[in-house]
Amino acid sequence: MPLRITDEIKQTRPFASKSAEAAVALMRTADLVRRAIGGVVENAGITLQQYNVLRILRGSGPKGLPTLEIAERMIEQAPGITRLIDRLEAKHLVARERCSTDRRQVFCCITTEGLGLLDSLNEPMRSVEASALGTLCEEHVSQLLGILDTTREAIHAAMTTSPQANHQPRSSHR
Amino acid sequence: MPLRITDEIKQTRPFASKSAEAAVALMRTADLVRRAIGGVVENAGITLQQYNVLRILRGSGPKGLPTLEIAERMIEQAPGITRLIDRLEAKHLVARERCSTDRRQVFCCITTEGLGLLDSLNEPMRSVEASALGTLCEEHVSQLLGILDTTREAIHAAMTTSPQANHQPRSSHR
DNA sequence: TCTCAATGATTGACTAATCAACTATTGGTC
DNA sequence: GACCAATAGTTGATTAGTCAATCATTGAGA
Repeated sequence: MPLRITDEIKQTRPFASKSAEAAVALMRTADLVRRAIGGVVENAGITLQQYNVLRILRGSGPKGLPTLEIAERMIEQAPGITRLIDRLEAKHLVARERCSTDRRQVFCCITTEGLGLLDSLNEPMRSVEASALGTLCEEHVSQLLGILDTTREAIHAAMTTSPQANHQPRSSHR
Repeated sequence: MPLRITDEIKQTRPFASKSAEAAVALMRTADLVRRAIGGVVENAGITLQQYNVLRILRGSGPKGLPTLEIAERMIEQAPGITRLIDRLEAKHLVARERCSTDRRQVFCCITTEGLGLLDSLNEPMRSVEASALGTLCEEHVSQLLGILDTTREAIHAAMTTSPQANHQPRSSHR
């Protein structure tokens, strides 16, 4: 018997709207998935974001990708991409090289050591993903993917029409 | 035409499994929702987590709640609950009082100022939630909630059976 | 060719998250 | 009543996230 989100966070008053309830459920579920997966990769001494970078670089050619191109492909926005990659470089999991044709760009690529680390995580990752989302039937997974696609679409649309609510003048609180 | 997650992160190889794809889509979508909502509350000078605490305290009685009870109800796990509430107290949005019957506990409750701040956020929150998730039809929202419930259930189950993969001895990398 | 805005990336300063270690208090149990 | 594990919360040390400011390089125009 699945717990509804209202019970789970012991909420006393009902949600103002279904949208609000969905937003909360979405963030709470994602946090759980994030932590489950994060627990796996941290056993290898890297964070989830670092793992994400390594995966991106494995999927790109041997030349690698320029720094900001990696940032764009991240699952979670990462303004601190430079230092994130600094840490990966310090662990010898990625290598950086300034591009010769456009010296502004820095190409990053995954090292053999980095590829080995990813390999060692293949099986535990498969396992945790299966236990978290593998219980859903094929049809539910498809529904979920479709709904999430639509949601991201809506957010993108909202962000481009109203030039985002972020970064307005701060109130007195800080 | 909604973008599939594979296109969005410009992934070159297909996902290993539907579960993996769903996990990525879930985290990416949640990050977007999180940032959209976060942008709204930050205009009031508080973070999303701080907003969450205020909402929890508004929903509890005038006596408030003990510190760790708040932590349990958070949407996202928050080990730094003490300092999170420190900041809210510094802004005079919550008040703390040590419990007289069990002096280990510290009850936190929202101040009038805190309630006022929440009120001022009601309308912008409603608006951002509506633009992000309000485009989904009633039926899709119900499906989403159901699927997310099942997913959280599965993660809880997995965490209690295998005593979580977290906190194992670190590898050589750091 | 000289300027100058645009692009790509990095750094600084600050804030927040994380985990382990610690203190204070309580409720048993001998 | 003394001991002792369990509970509630805090603190220290470290790491990571955030935003603005900065630097180097490029490409387009005057």
